Amino acid sequence: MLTERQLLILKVTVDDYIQSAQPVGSNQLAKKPGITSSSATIRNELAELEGQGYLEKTHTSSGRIPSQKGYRYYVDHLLTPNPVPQQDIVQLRSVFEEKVTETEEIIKRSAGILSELTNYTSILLGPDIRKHVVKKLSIVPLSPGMAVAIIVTDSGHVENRVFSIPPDLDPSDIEKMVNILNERLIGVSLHDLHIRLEQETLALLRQHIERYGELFRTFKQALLLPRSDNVYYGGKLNILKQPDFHDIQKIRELMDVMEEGKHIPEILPIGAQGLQIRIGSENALAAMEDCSVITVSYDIGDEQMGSIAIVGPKRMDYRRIVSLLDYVSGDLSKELTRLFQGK
Amino acid sequence: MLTERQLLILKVTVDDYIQSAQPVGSNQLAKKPGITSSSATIRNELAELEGQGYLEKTHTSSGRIPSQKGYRYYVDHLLTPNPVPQQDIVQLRSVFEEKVTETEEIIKRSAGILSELTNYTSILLGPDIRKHVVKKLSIVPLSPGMAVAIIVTDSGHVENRVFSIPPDLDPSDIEKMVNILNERLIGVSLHDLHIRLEQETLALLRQHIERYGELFRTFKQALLLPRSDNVYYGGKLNILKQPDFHDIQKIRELMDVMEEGKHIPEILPIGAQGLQIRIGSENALAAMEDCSVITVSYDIGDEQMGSIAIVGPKRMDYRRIVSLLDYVSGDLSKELTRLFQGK
DNA sequence: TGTTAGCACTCTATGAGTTCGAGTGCTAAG
DNA sequence: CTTAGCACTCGAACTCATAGAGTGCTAACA
Repeated sequence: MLTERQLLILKVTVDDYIQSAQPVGSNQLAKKPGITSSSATIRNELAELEGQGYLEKTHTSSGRIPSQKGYRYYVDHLLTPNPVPQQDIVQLRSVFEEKVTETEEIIKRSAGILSELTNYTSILLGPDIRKHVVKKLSIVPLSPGMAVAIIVTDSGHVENRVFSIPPDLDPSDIEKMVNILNERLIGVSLHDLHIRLEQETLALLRQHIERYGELFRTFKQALLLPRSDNVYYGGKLNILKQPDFHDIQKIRELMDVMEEGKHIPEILPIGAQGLQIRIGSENALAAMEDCSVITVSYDIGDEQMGSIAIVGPKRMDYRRIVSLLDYVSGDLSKELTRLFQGK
Repeated sequence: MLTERQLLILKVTVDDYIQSAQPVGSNQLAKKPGITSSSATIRNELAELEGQGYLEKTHTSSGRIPSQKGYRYYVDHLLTPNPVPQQDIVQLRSVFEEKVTETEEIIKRSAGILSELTNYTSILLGPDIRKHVVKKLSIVPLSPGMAVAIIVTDSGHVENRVFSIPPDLDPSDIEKMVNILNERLIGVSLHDLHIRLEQETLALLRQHIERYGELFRTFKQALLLPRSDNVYYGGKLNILKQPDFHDIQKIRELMDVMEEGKHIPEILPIGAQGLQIRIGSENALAAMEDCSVITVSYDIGDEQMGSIAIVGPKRMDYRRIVSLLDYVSGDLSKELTRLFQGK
């Protein structure tokens, strides 16, 4: 469909546009190393590439910019991965140097470094905490009417909620309840927690605790309240650095989408394996039609843990980002597996 | 120093400019209700006000805008507080309607509502967690080499850190350690925690636990790691809504300052009582020289808890914000005191 | 003496007209 | 098939003129 020369020209055009953000003309292309034809020949080829929908013009007599289809072809067929520079690796690995052993912290920092390195926005999606398994439950009374419930999971994640208790409750009742809960619920995933709570422990509680009703009701309620999930952003403000985003209205929409964690399922292809690239309108959200999102998944052992994404303009440096994400994904999988291999 | 009429004109000018964001001319002013003089007279007065430094011109033949001094005089002498509209009150109070009993959650939500109501950015500073007092300490082993330390404070705040432990540690040693820690450290403020840890418990631990050294070292280290303090932002993106901020560079600086919690001491007059207004360059940070910050403190019982701030353009609706913050401060103090009166 | 009408003046914002340059498409020659 | 040449197009930058809002000043008026 496309000749060798057309492929070359397409590649160089996209590369140049990614670098310069300016429409690329035939004269510029003719000067590039690796291109031997004259500008006139290139013009013919450009016209052909435009005819086939790989390139576009911004106005009748402008240079060409890649179309959505052009970018797509570029990332699918023309992308030659280049190795991640040593200094990037050093920075990325600094996350593991320190004595930080909390998954959340590691992920959060990785997000920061990635955005710093790329000047784009990064989104790191942590493991689904609902899969985590209860390691220990406890209830700490605070004042006569209040207590805090704490759940520790096997991954070291700690969930806590304040809830109200009957003011004149016998402290030993709480102790009993905690014992029952721990006996029954250790090893249960957070996802199943409320079902098991209802099914198994309710009867036991009724049996042993006088005023189980009031206590249980608010406790259950506290555990059900959804909590912020584990999404971490790095460099949200990098959007403002991109010359591609100058319309303040667009920026607002875009940041709005990111601000509230709601739209994660639409931004990231959750569950997808390996590396995914979504260009422009391939994104589900209208606010992101001028963006590209590159995503990789990472995992601990055999289990998929989460995703890493970089959000940038369509004109993003695909080559660099792809290599970088590839590296980070592997590294994170390896290191986290090592940390939690006992799991 | 200023005549009655000049005061009136200054007030109306500032009001109009706050509302319209456009320089105010003598003809516009003459049409305002409450103003009886002709535009020519007003021109004289405007010239006088400009001479005294309360007003400025953007160019030789433009209308007037308030100067920093003008705003200052306005908020100090011309501001007539108006009651908070019922519907705002309803929205603000919705925070307490739900069964949310966590201070943090209440504060966080208040920040959200405030920014929604005002279209400005809100910053809510929670109580200094270092003043909180340890209610309970526990250590939960996760895997052979790791454990998580949990500290519950009297306010229901839960701090947790993962730390490494000797892989072959006797579980009973951990239990002993937790017992000693709880015996010695309950009632100690987080601020004093590490001192007391060193002074009182170290000797005891040495006495009772064989391998206290390794265990203690990483445990202490984990507790020392600083954690995000309790600052909550509402509507960071509202900055992008303000027509006063059109320079993308300025916006970036401003958001940068807010993104990292570092600059809180410079943004908010911490420790100040009552309502504070900082206009333009009265702010410590260069990035905020075009902003005004209105702050109030709130407290629980007699103890000062934190601050609430609204950040907007210099041309912000001082009247409305002052009333609003005044209300929120009182309301929050009242409700939080009620919640924690047992404290 | 304070107020006001009138008027010349200033400055910005807007839009039309020009020029410049980069780039194209087409044609004809190699 | 490739390339040189050329007419043409269009945006960006610049100039120029105009309209309009606003000022400051002066002189008349109450």
